[in-house]
Amino acid sequence: MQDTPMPLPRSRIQTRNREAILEAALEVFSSQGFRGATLEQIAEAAGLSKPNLLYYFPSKEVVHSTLLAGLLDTWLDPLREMDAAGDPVEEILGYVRRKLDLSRDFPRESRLFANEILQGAPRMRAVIEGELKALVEEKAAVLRRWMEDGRIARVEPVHLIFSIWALTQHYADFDMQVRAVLGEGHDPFAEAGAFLTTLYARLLRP
Amino acid sequence: MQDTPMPLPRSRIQTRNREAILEAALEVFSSQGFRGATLEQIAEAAGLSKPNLLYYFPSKEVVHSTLLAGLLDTWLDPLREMDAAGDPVEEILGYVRRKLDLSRDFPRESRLFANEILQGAPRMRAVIEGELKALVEEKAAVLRRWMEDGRIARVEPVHLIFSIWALTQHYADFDMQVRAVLGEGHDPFAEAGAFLTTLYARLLRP
DNA sequence: GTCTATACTCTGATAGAC
DNA sequence: GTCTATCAGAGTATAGAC
Repeated sequence: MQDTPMPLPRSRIQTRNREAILEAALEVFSSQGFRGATLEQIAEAAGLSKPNLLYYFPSKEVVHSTLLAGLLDTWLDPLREMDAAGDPVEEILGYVRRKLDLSRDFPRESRLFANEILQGAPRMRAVIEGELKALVEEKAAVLRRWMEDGRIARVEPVHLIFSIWALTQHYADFDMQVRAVLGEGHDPFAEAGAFLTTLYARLLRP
Repeated sequence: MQDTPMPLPRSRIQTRNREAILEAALEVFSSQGFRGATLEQIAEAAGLSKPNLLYYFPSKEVVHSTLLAGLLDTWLDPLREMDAAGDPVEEILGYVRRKLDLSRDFPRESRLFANEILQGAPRMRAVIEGELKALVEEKAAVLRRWMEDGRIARVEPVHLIFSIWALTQHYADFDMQVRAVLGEGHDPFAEAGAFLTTLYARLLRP
């Protein structure tokens, strides 16, 4: 149960404009970073004037925080779904698949997150040391039990989770490089799906 | 053989100051991104005044380019060393090890590079589509031959290289997150070394 | 709710004394 | 070579008319 504050009642036009601003801000922040982005760019992309943008959000900082606030849950949900009662290899491969789908469908969110961590997570430190760490420890315990029961091969569980993050997010965050190296006529995410399935199947085979 | 231009003759003090500036700039650009960094911060960290910094470099842009220019070779050297005549698994594990050592010893360079790619590589597009792509294709051919000869397991060679980049650079670029999740009393790079050795040994076993 | 005009700050870069 | 002073432009944010 989250204790998010009750959203204030808003008119149709307010809802629409706030959403346009957040959509535009995601585009700009994820590709330019916080300081690289300007209110001008965001307002332009949202189809508003700069002062009008600031009518909906009190500051640039608040626009950015609003985006980040929604991010972590989306990012962790695929891991939450990994079920201790399921088949180990299937559960892990399912997690890899869901995480890769996130990279494919929400690359801007992935880059927004990457920008934040790269810079030392000035605005997310607390949630990373709290919520994220707690979830990883919970799921690492599940993985460890599967290993002790001989249902998957033994590897360091936390680094196994890191590896899934690294490999799936790479295809969103370094998309430009991936496409440049592959050249035309490739579907990076389809190929990544096949590669990662093979990789984790071989790694985890007891 | 590189055709780098002959460096201009410089006094001792010029050499020292230029190096101090580049060192300071690496620190600041890698943690704040290009637009996030200010000449003020860089000058301060280098122990110079802002105009004095601009006596050594004509602009912020040139300081940044100078850093990037030296980067790609360092980054690609470990892959260049992978020898078609060596033992396949040993060669690949050696590459993983060298790349992980780079992440450990030059995390700021890794983050500078990550910042650049994240933002669509506005200043490195050419070298990525040229030099980097060419080297990857050359080494992918080596990997493919090893697979055809049955000396390592069959996987998509380019994605195998991507996986090594993703997994090793993750420990530099997401260092903050890695340490936050692991908590005290861990040596992330030592643990990563063990994990990655296991991972690639199992993946590649014919 | 939205716009024009503008205040104010920060920052990259230059001028010119020493 | 280095410093103080300063400019010009960009960028965040506010005032106030409509």
